[in-house]
Amino acid sequence: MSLELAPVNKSSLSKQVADQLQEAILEGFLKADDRLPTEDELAKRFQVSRPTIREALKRLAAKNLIRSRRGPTGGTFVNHLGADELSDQLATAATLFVSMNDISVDEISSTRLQLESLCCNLACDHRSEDDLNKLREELKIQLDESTSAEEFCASDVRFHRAIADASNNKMLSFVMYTLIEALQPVANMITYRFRQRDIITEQHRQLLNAIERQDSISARETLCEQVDYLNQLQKEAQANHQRR
Amino acid sequence: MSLELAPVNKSSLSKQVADQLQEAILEGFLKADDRLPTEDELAKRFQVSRPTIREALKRLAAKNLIRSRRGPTGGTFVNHLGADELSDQLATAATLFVSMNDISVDEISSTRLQLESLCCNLACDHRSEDDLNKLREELKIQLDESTSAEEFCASDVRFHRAIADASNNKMLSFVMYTLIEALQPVANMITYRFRQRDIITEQHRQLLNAIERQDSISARETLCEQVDYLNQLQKEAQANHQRR
DNA sequence: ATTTTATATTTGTAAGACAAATTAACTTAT
DNA sequence: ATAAGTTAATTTGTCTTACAAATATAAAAT
Repeated sequence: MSLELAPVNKSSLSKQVADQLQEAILEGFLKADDRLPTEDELAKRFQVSRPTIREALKRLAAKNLIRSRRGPTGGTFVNHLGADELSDQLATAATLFVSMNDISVDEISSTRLQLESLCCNLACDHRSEDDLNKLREELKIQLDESTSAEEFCASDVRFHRAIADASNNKMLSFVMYTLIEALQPVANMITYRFRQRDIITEQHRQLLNAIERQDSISARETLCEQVDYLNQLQKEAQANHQRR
Repeated sequence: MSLELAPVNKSSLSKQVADQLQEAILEGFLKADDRLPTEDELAKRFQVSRPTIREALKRLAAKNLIRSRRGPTGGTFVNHLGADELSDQLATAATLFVSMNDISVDEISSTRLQLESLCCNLACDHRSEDDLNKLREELKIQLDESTSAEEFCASDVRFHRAIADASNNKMLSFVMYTLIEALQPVANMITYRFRQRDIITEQHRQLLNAIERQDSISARETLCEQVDYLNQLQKEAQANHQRR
């Protein structure tokens, strides 16, 4: 009869090391821009080989928690993560979630409408001149005929992000970024295939105008209009796809 | 004068490989539960060494995109990701975001209040008997005096998740999970230090009741009450901390 | 027929070497 | 003395080889 005293950790060494380091970062023992020990040093301390340490570090790098540079002043450093740095992870997570759980476009766009309405309400109250300038800048890009399709899509994303940021609620911005990214594939497809840029741009102009005037009711109306419009186009596109 | 024709990829090999594999998963070339080639095979195909392949795979493993098993029928497989599987990543992302951008508790809880109100509205309209049963089950756990503090906190999380799920909007649920996780550290601290379980539980009872009766107005009132209550406790806790 | 044993496959870990990048210190020429 | 170029040292990036551990399959023994 064995007492099974050993509480052996079942997961791989590289995962254990990664978890410990992540804990240290989350608990604040390792702060932003702190330099970790060299890989050799870590290998000694954790009593594992360097490849194992490297696998652990790559796990953290995949989460954007650390960055590495070569050379004497190089090494591995803790990242400082803002909404921007986290957005790509959120984007892939959201994209995967949407594609693997067959989320309907309706679900996404209705959720987005609700949340973006919230953002607009707050934006009308709290928008700074800075926020308005960002929106104006993007609108200018979108009005420009010479703007390429790719640039237009990118500007579209930045425009909606700027609305979220204008809410002056960082947590809400963070959440909103996820939704914007999740819907973007659809929006891009529409922009590429139908090129109805002028309609979208006009809606953006009205949105900016409403936020300038702090007219949250009109802002919401415009939002509804845009979401409806995108939904309609999306359904047409789907119908076209079926017909083939 | 060199023409610099070579568009050399600046990032590391392991990152390039990881990106390519991730692309394949996101684009649907690799579906859930598909088995990837063995590490040796991948090394041959990508013309890199096995450690490099492994570093790439660990990057994807950190994102929960793949899992690995040893043995003849083992290998590396594509994960199917639901809201649950993604929640821990969201949790760490949200936790980091909150801690590294000094997000105020007000921002989090006001955002949560708005979103959870939304969930409640939808839940009142669309809740199934299944949803109600989940809520009842958690309430029962919370009413039980013998439930430990840890179990109570876990049940609290599940209760609010169940509300999100009852909205019948998966995208909204997904977003809501993030917020619940982000606020949880605060909620836990309160529960541990003040142990006002009965008040929280009573609020949950009222919430469940309102959703049962499809009374969205009363549901919202109870939500406000709970968020206010948590905010107040949080401020008291902070004041106590200052005084020392 | 059932259990045991061997065996093959695949991921996990280790050790050592060299390459590449990058900075610091040093040397040399002006 | 100053400036530029050179060398050396440090650290991550990659490769090679080898072995360990887990696990399913097939063969062999009971």
